[in-house]
Amino acid sequence: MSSDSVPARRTGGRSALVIAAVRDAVEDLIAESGADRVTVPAVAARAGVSPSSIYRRWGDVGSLVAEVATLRLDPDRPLPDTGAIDDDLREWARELYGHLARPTKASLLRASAVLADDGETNCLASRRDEAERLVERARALGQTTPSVRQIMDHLVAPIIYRITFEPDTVDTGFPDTLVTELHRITEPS
Amino acid sequence: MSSDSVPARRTGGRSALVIAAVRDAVEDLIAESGADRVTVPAVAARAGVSPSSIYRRWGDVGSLVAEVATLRLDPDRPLPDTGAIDDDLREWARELYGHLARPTKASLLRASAVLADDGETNCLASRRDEAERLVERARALGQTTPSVRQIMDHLVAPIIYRITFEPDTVDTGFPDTLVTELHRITEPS
DNA sequence: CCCTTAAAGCAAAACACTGTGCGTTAAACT
DNA sequence: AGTTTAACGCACAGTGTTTTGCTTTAAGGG
Repeated sequence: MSSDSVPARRTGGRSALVIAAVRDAVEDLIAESGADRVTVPAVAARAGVSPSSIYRRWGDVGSLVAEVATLRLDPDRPLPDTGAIDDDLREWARELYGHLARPTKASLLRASAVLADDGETNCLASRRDEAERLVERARALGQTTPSVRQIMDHLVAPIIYRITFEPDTVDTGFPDTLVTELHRITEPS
Repeated sequence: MSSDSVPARRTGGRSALVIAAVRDAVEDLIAESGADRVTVPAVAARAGVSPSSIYRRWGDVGSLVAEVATLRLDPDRPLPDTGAIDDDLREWARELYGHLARPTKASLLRASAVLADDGETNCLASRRDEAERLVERARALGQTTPSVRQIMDHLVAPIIYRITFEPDTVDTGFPDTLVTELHRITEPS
């Protein structure tokens, strides 16, 4: 027995299966019936898991949904690196839109809006980080770039806004248009 | 007794008082503890009303919150009319931001994001209508204007995005900056 | 002023969610 | 292999939410 109290987590096997099943169930249920109808018993049933396991691990639905949102809304691809900021942004915007426009992700996004009420959510913080990296890299190469704020306001915001509040508007060319318009803001001819 | 069945609503007196009290209670509770903690019993208690009255009139929390959101997020001022589209937009954007940035309205906005999952919400539809009216009026006067889409993407979207997902960013000059940038998109010098 | 009846209140039952004690399973480490 | 114990499942208790039948109140109309 060790005198110090380091809990020693359990990361594999059954526990891992339970965690994965629960997270998938949350995603499914949110996509199916909206975030407001996701309850612990429902998730447990769908995941084939005991409700008490969920309560003990996550505490309540809020934390669970928050965790799934931050995990699943995160980018899963490396940053584009074409050498030109405009092309990088175009590809980046396409990826962002394509990623979040899927109904399941859109529902998660809306769910995390409510969670933004109680302090921190930041399911989109990593997107801002990415924008910062893109800008810094291009500036180091001497390119003229929009500011991070401008990228957030005129590229990210419209994309998120449409997905969140006007899901019907499906338009593949949309991100490209935004990048073009952002370009006009940055350097008028 | 009449052969026809026209229900004959009751609009005044006690019913009106109950409705008003319930709506106020919803707004208060959402502002206080977030949309996910608004329950029918809580609203009933705060409003000094019987829970069953709420269930019978509104059915469930969702419908109730949706109703309050559409009512309270609507603009309550006449459209600006300065004669120049840029000034109109500037004033309009300031009003929009000032109106929705208040914590109570912001919480309502986030709540209605979740409700957008199940079909229609459109608590912002009237804002789009307003933008349309502004544009049409200015065009009738021969002015060059941004399109309604551009107004939604580069003016409304950033404002809503910030309020919804990044509430900490308080910046009074923000709407003005956006209008200036929108102007650069529309007509480059 | 009185009648009709929509809508509110009350009370209790039905249902759903949350939390805890306890025995069991199996992950991590030797 | 064997030991330890984190994490799971089960069952049940406590609490909160939703529904319903019935009674009471008062809005709207003659």
